[in-house]
Amino acid sequence: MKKNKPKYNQIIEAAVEVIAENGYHASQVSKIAKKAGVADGTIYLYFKNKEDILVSVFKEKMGQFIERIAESINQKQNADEKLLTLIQMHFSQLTGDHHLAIVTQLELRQSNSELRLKINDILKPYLSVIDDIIREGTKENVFRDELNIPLVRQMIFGTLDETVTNWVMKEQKYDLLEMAPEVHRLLTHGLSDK
Amino acid sequence: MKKNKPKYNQIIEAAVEVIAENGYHASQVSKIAKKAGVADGTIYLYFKNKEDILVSVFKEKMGQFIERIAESINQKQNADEKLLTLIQMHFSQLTGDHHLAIVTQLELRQSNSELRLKINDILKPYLSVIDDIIREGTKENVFRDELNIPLVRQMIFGTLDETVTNWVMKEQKYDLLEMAPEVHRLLTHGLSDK
Amino acid sequence: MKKNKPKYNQIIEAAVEVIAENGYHASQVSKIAKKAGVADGTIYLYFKNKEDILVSVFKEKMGQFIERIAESINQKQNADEKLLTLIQMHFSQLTGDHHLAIVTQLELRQSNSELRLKINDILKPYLSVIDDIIREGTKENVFRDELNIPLVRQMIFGTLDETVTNWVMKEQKYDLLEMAPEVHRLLTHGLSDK
Amino acid sequence: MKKNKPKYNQIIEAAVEVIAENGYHASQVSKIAKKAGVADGTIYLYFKNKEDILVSVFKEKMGQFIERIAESINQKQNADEKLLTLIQMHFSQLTGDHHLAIVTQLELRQSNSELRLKINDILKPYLSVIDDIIREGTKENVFRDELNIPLVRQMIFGTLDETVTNWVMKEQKYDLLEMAPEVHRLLTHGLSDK
DNA sequence: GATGAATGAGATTTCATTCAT
DNA sequence: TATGAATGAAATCTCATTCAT
Repeated sequence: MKKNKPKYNQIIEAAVEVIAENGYHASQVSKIAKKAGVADGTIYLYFKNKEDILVSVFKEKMGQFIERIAESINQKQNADEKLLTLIQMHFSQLTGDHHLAIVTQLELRQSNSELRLKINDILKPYLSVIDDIIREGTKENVFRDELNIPLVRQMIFGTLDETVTNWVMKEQKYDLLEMAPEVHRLLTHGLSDK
Repeated sequence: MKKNKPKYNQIIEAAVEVIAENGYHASQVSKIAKKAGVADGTIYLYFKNKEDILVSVFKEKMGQFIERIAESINQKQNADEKLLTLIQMHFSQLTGDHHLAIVTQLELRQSNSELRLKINDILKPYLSVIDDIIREGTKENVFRDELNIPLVRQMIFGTLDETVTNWVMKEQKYDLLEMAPEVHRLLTHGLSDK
Repeated sequence: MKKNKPKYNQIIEAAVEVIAENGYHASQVSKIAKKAGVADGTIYLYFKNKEDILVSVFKEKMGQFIERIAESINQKQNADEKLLTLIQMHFSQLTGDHHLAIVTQLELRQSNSELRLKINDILKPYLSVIDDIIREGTKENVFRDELNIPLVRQMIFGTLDETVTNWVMKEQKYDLLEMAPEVHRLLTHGLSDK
Repeated sequence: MKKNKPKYNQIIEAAVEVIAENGYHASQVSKIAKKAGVADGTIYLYFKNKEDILVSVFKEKMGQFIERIAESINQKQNADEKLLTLIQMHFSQLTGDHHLAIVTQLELRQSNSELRLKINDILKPYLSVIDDIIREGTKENVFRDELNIPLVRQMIFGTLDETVTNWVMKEQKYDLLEMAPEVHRLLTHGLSDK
């Protein structure tokens, strides 16, 4: 977060609101400017172009998102607890910010492939956090040895992402957070009865 | 697939190619018409509007996709084999049609919410197939009893979808199909070393 | 009216209906063909192009319109009675055919200048009838001597036309025909109290 | 006329010229913009859509038209002189602005019913001016007592309108203004010799 | 730094007309 | 004669971005 740039933050916050309320494609620069209380032209003093606003929104919000998750995880002692914490934090943060949930799960996906590549880059630190947990779990002999880390990470992230998206599309009508333990058990023990 | 409507199918096939090659937003109706070898106006004899082309593309292709998966599954005896077959068929079909893989994993997601709702409807039969497998596995005592079916379905679909998307974004440089057994094992047994 | 060309007349009648019901600009050739019960292409066996349909509609309908007025007038003995008759016939014929009234007063005026020139040509016989009455009235010393015939004709036609148009735009809610004597008196004696 | 909106007026004037020169249907927004010396998009900063340009043209021009007639009439002492003045002003203003004459008599009539309703609304003040003269003439015992005001108004307006339209269609080859006294005499005394 | 008026490229869709059958 | 599937030209309006003030 650029500090002491009040306009910068005003615009970021305005963008999240405008996108959540109007949808990605109906979020004109002029609408964001109006909501932020600045002139259209002012946007271009702080952002290179429209895409840069969107990337920055994601960067700022994801930055906080990941930072908080990382903090929480550091206080946990083993991989299993860390994984549960990650799931809980992932769910709780999106539960706590409805606008952000809509923007990340639905609206920002409507961007073109080029923009999505940039968004993927921003996600990388989060994916690293997941990878670290997997590696740690393996070292602790809590998780299996021969795990294919990228694949496991895709299962974890894919499951969380799909779960949140379904919850957003169902208009957030149920409690996402209380599903965390079950998701955790599914990821660690799978479907099998054994 | 509507039979004996050669123009209809020409346009569907052209749309997949054009979208895969140019991206969703650069896929003008005139480009699709040209690739299909028909006049722009002809498109509108077969489709209500541009969105209708896209929905139809997804409907036709997903229809085949799901049908083939369902057929393969029916030949398997138990839930575990069925799940593996579903994963293999999911991966092999997208491996076999690069254009379709790009369109479903990347391009069609750029559509607006209204169109995505229609796309979700089309996906429902696939999700039902997954649900059936879960229920069957539970009945056979291969899967656990207390499984939350929607959640398990979200894990399975989310994992497959994320895995395929990563593969497409890595430009399909590795063999997706050979990952099926590992994905299957992850889904059934989880990360745990037990 | 071309005789023994049933399709020709079907198309003319369909055109009047379609235009009255949908308005000039929403009257596509395909709609007229459908209402007439023929294929689109068949239209072009009987009419050169769309404009030709419209000109023909006006020609056929106006032909009858003028013919009937001329017949009625011939049975009258003097210019004053003839003028009254013309007014009555003008009003009664349009009162008796709502579709035609809408088409001539509102819809056909939306045509471009070129088409309106052709429509004006078709109106000429009607204007001649008016001119004849004026000349006869002058000869009979019922009307003034020094009358500028084109100007008088414009007053008569302009008054009738404006009166009918107002009636159509008021959705034909009052009795147009009963206004004929008053219109006649206004045209012959003017506003003056003398 | 909105003051201090130079672009607004430029566009209005350009629209009159373009419509007069090219006809209603061949008057693309881009042509009007070019003639006005602005970009296409600028049109939409001042007008809601194309129809709004046309309504505004008529509103601005008719506003002036009626205002000038009303001013001139106010300086006259009796209904008879007022009627003559109205006719003279009607003719002289259209004589003085050939483009406007073409636009009001020919081109604007090609608009669809919805637009014509708006145009009719704009005409209402003019029709009120006529009504006032009729009422005043009746009060002064210059005009007859029992006059049906709407009908008389339709005669007056219909006569003027038809006269001007004929003059425009004859390419304005004769002097319209010098016909005013004769039109006035026809309207007040009619055809009758008496 | 801040403004906001002006720019202008770009795409969907309609519908009169044709022509092979 | 009759059909109707196919054609393809053509125009409104939006909105990201600029730049003079």
